[in-house]
Amino acid sequence: MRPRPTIIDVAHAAGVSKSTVSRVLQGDDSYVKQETRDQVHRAIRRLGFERNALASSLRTARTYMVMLITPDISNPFWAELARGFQDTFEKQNYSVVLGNSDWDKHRETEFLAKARRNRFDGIAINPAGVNKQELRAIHIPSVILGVREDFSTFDRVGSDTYNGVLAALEYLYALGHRRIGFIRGKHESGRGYVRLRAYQEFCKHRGLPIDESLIPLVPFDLQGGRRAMEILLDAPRRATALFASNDILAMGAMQLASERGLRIPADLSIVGMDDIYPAAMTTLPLTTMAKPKYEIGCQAAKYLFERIVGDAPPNGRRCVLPCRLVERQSAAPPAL
Amino acid sequence: MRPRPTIIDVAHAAGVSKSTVSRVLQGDDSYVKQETRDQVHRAIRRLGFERNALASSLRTARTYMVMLITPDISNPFWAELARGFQDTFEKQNYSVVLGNSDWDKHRETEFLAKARRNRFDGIAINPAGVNKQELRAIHIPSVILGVREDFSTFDRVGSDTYNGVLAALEYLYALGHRRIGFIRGKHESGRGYVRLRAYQEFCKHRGLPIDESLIPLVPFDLQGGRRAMEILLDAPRRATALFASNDILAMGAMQLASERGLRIPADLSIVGMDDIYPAAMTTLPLTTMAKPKYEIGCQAAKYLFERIVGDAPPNGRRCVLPCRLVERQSAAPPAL
DNA sequence: CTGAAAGCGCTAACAA
DNA sequence: TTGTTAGCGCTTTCAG
Repeated sequence: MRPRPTIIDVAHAAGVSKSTVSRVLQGDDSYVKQETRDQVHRAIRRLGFERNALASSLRTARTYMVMLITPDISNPFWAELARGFQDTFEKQNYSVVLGNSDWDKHRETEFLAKARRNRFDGIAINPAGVNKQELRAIHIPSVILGVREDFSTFDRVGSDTYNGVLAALEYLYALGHRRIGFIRGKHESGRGYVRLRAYQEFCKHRGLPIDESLIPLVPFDLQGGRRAMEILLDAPRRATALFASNDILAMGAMQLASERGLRIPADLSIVGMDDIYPAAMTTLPLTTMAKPKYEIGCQAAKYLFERIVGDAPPNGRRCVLPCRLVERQSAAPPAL
Repeated sequence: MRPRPTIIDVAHAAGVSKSTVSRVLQGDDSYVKQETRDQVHRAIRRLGFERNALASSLRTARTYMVMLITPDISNPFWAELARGFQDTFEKQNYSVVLGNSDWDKHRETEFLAKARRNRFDGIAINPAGVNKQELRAIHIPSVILGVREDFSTFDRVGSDTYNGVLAALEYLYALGHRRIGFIRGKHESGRGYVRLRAYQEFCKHRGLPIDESLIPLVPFDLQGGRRAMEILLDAPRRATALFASNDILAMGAMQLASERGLRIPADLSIVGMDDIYPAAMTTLPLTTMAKPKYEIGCQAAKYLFERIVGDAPPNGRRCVLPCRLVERQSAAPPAL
């Protein structure tokens, strides 16, 4: 394999200077005579020249690379968001490097350092441990995945969880349910408890009592969902419907409920949240409040891109995308 | 934000030449007096110097970046494989750029071109459209995801699908099933039909007749699974058990079966393949022949890394990881 | 053990 | 419209 041709080889072959080659490489408006341009293009083709992005980046300080830091790409929620992000940046000819933080600040920090060393043009991150100052200190245009109030000076894009939960609850209410359980996810701690607040607001608004035995707090996983369902089943007065803070919890609950012989939705309605990939594949497809994962990825990419090219306002922007109810089959009116 | 300090700034601050700084930057054995080394380190810390990976790469022709091209990261199968791949390369301080080919040759080719332009050190790919020659022509160390005989000169890592299918079928047989359906996925076309071959071999070996009405051919998606189940239900003599070419097909089949009132596994046993993320979350957890997705990613990364550092044999290696039966609850002995 | 000097391949003033 | 000339920040001989 002979050494790859450089811009100089092309210049020679085309009988021009390397600046001229560089100019046509940059395409568009660069003032180069049509004839010269064609000559250069021919030479490029003939030699099979490919511009060395490294050299170019070193000179221009633009790498056309961005880093996307999420907790875990093997989690379908993040995978879908990542897909939206990538698809959008791909159109601008950017490459995206993925980092899985595993909710670990140390790992996250490593990725940020890497982004700096490699002079990435931008960063999209769902902050696990770093704070606003630390991210600021990276000095790379960034966008926050999720509406985190503690990152208010950054562009942020997330979904309207609060109203999503409210709407899910109202949906159940409209179906006729008056005793509605709520599975809380433990991981939510620290930041907000938006879902719980929405639940409380809903109960208050509808004049429903808040029964502690109906709002189990469990880890955000399948086991958590199962455990929550056990608790709910033991409640002195059982709920007729149930909202789970995410689909995984909902699926766990569904599993246990049907093992215990409950029929869904006849005996118990269940509504999840997120609409992750598996939600449509349960034996009884799950009704859920979908989060616009892919769209969040797209919007985050747009914000970040604008910031990179300097086409964004100085202040952090905030984009809250609406959730959307996906009616499948796990929710129905209560039995009489 | 002042300009970032360069190796020269460090050199000045430490009172040495930039060559020396470069030497200590490269760590290890480089012959630099301990005292000088410390001096440099102090200067580095003091100035907050971070080596510019671009400049370094331009000079050394090593980027510490690899590209991973899979059909779709939002598909849990690939997401898990990607995770294994990333985790492994991360330990070597590499970054991985993801490309989603969407089974499209054009997109795939674009990613390969990008890998060349950016002088990536390696490529891992599940080839959608490119062939051996085309990939060869990229001249970047590569590893093939999947045991593709048409890429025999490359390192390849995949799973033992043939024996996996056989084992799944034998499992059903051992449970007592003698009439076993088989859902074929249409996408498999072109390359091999390994699964079908395994089915045929199994039937032959066990002296079971091959009943065309029991081996529907459908698209590789949820709808396909449902459709297949419809066909199976219409069969003159129904199967008591069913192997689906992948979990999605199995889940679709399960959905339709239970809508039709069949009880699983009492009336029908179902075994899937892959063990993707959602398989454990169906209302009745799916028994499935797991493919070592994460491990494939890890092994592919290892092969690729060895190839990159020149620590691999000249000929393409081939690693076929075994599948593993995950017994959950969708399969049981047939009703009498 | 350390420094000087020559690039890696490209871009961007500045001239022409 | 094109060429000349300096670098971008780092690594790597080659001397010393």
